[in-house]
Amino acid sequence: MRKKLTSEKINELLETGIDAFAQRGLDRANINAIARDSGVSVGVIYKYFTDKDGFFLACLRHALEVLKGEIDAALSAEGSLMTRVEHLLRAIGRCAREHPSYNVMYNEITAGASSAYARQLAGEIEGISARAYTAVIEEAKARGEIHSDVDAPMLAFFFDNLLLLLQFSYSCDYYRSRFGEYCGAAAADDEYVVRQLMTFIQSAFGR
Amino acid sequence: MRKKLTSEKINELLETGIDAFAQRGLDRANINAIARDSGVSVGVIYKYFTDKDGFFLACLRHALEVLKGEIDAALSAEGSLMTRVEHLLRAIGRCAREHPSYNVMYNEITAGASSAYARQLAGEIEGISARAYTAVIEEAKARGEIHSDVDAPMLAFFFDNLLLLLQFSYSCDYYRSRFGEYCGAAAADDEYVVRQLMTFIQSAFGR
DNA sequence: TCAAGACATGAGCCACTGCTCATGACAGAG
DNA sequence: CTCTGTCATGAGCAGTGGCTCATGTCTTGA
Repeated sequence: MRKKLTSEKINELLETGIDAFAQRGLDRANINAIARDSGVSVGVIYKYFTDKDGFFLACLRHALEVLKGEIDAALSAEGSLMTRVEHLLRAIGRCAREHPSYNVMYNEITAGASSAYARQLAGEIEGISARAYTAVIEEAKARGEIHSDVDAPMLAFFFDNLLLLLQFSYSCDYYRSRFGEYCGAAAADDEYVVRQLMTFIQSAFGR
Repeated sequence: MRKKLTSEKINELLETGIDAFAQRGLDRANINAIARDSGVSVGVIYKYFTDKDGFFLACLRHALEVLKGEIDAALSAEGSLMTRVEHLLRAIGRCAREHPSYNVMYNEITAGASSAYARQLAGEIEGISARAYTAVIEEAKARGEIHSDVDAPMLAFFFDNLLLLLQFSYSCDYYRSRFGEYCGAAAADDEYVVRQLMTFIQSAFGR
């Protein structure tokens, strides 16, 4: 029988979709154009995905899972709190370089025009990081790496805020130019940024 | 002659627009509905604004100017670095309560689907804060309130990142529920959040 | 070799919405 | 009261893009 879309072809389709959604947003991205650009017909997209929203969701899920995987790997490394933080920061830089569109899509969810289900999906992933970060900080607190009168979840929240905006500042247009506005050429020096943020976080953690 | 739209009416129109754009995004917000909801005709919107994008821009400018005014007022207060920070944090809370949609619009610009000009506008406003924060920190550094081997612009950048995400965490749906996910009921206790963030920033500033 | 099933194709349908413009209401001048 | 210029009105036009389905192609089994 006529060949079904191979899973590589579907991955290519998702990748094209992610780029389109990242560049133009959910509404302005054109399904017909996505189909053309990935060399399949419009119709077949509607065979594999219920509708435009369903396709968007599949793209989002793909992006978030890759992102989450990288973060998890960095976080599960052995070592002190600050060693792990360093791994995280470098993982964030790597993701930004390798999959800039993934972060852009994530930022898009944040802003609103996407479906409630998209938010829930992002929320679930975010929830996992939230618990992981809180646990790591709680643990560091128990080991005396940070001072003991601190509210661990809130510390984790501030910490994640810094990381999240670093992610966006590497990948999303608006945040990128904002980063440049603040820091000039230094913004492009990954190594320097990592060191500066490390000392900032180290101080904030209280030791 | 027939009455022109009063400036109050135009303000009401902008306000309705801001709510619509905040709730549904630039693309999904419906000009006809906005006209209906503010009790004017579609046609008159196109008399006062060039097109949908021009109207969006006017709404955005309105929101950003109010926001910027509040920040400026807080920043120009007398006192030590941390006193000013406290004023800032409280101003952010107040804005979030009084004009939640303003912050949502700002976040929207960040995410992408809006025009290049919208970004530029937001960028200009952001640039002003950037210079102000950097100056305040530079000044505090000169006075010895923070340690002297620090990169002032980058410190200002991290600082603004924390403030920006606090703004969004007060006003934007996704960030609000993320805040709740991290901190539970504590997220709703404004006073507590301000204190926690104050000590976090104080430590990060290195003294 | 051929019938039948499985599948991709893409032209075109139609719902949606930004925007225009013909119309008429109103106010002031004479 | 009438004429004229100003302005809001909203029905409808037109462009866009999501989605469908009639059609054609390929493969398999007998």
